[in-house]
Amino acid sequence: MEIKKENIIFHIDVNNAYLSWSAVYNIVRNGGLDYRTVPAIVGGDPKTRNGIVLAKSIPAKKCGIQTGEVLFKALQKCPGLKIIKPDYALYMKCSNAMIEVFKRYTDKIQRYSVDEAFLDMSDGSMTREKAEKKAYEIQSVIHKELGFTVNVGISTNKLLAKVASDLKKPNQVITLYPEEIEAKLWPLPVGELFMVGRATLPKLKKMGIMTVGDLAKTDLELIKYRMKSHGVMIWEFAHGIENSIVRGNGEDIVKGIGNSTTIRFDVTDKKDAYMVLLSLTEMVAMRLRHGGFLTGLVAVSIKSAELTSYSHQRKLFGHTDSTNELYEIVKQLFDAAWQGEAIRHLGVRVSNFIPNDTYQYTLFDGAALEKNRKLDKTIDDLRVRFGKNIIMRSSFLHSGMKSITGGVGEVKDPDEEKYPVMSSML
DNA sequence: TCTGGGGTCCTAGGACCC
DNA sequence: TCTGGGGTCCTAGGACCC
Repeated sequence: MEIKKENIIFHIDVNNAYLSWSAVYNIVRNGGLDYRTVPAIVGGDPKTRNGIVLAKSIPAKKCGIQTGEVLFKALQKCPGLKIIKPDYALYMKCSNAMIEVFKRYTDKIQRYSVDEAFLDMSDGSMTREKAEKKAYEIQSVIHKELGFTVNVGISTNKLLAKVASDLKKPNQVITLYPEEIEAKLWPLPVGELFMVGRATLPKLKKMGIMTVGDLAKTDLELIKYRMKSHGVMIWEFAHGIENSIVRGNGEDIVKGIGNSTTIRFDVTDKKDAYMVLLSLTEMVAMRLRHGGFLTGLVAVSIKSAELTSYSHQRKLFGHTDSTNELYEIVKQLFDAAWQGEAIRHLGVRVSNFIPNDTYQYTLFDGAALEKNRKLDKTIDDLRVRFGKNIIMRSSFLHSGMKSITGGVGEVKDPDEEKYPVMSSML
């Protein structure tokens, strides 16, 4: 008789990622303070209007500081607060180092975000007992080698593993197997369920649904009627039903690429808006080429000084990865969309990709196309070798604006320090 | 509570075709 | 010419995640 093996899935997430990583770096690199032990936050720069709390230490939390709060308010609550600038390059390195550790245990790893990953630990002979031992081992290896703590949630699917890892913090290994759902999942406030957010919560409350258990016991047809497919999904989640696979390397396809920025000042002049859009387009186009894609859809988004947002998008007749072509379209979209009010924030986003090996350029033809391609390639190569600021368009000279804007570009920043590989620390 | 930046997916409504 | 209905594509915006 055949015995059906159950899947064993881990969800691993870094405790207080940004703050922990900055703290470990400060200890190892500067022999400095452990920010985790004092009231400290990771936050932006109020002067450039990016001043919000991204992460907080436990002592900072005790002062009543909340993630997402403006810095100025956080300082009022805790005058001695240590404010640390976010260092995304460092965070990416720490994240990569963690993934390298995971690879010693399985090759089925899905990176869910910079500080979270799913591991499929099923290997035909994996048992719950063995899995738990592995979880503790991974946790201790990461702490010894990289200096920070993680939570490990264990279950038979990704949803339950993710919920499990969130049940208690920090530095925990927690199981949430199907037979534990009633005891561990159902008592939770329904707002803590994955995919129940700001808009869904009030709808559920109106129906008298307060806990995950309440949702689970509600008639599916009623939920479906009121909340469509999203309702069905969260109802299934409340029962622990979820069966997506852990998508490994290469199986996680990029659907879109975008960059956006809050501008240091309110933009009222079209020329200034164009310059910001160009610097965003430079980054988006570079990432697009880096990924080997051509885009078929371009979107521009605008957030006014009064915080109302809107966007304008257009499907292209063909596909492109050319900075110049994209910029022309971006300008047109902006012109069509902009209502003339003061602008706080601008974004450029591309999607509907095809691989660039198919070579279906149709917007420009012949010589112009080849010229554009060569230019883009030359600039990309220079930026990869010498950093993203090695070359800029003349229009940015003395403009006080960045010639290329946005993150997630895999290109060096020349101002960036060289970070040591994090190993054998603490 | 109105503050960042990077994503994915879903839905409503209009345009257009048969 | 008007009315009906079904289907698909496209855009705008909402909702959710980290």
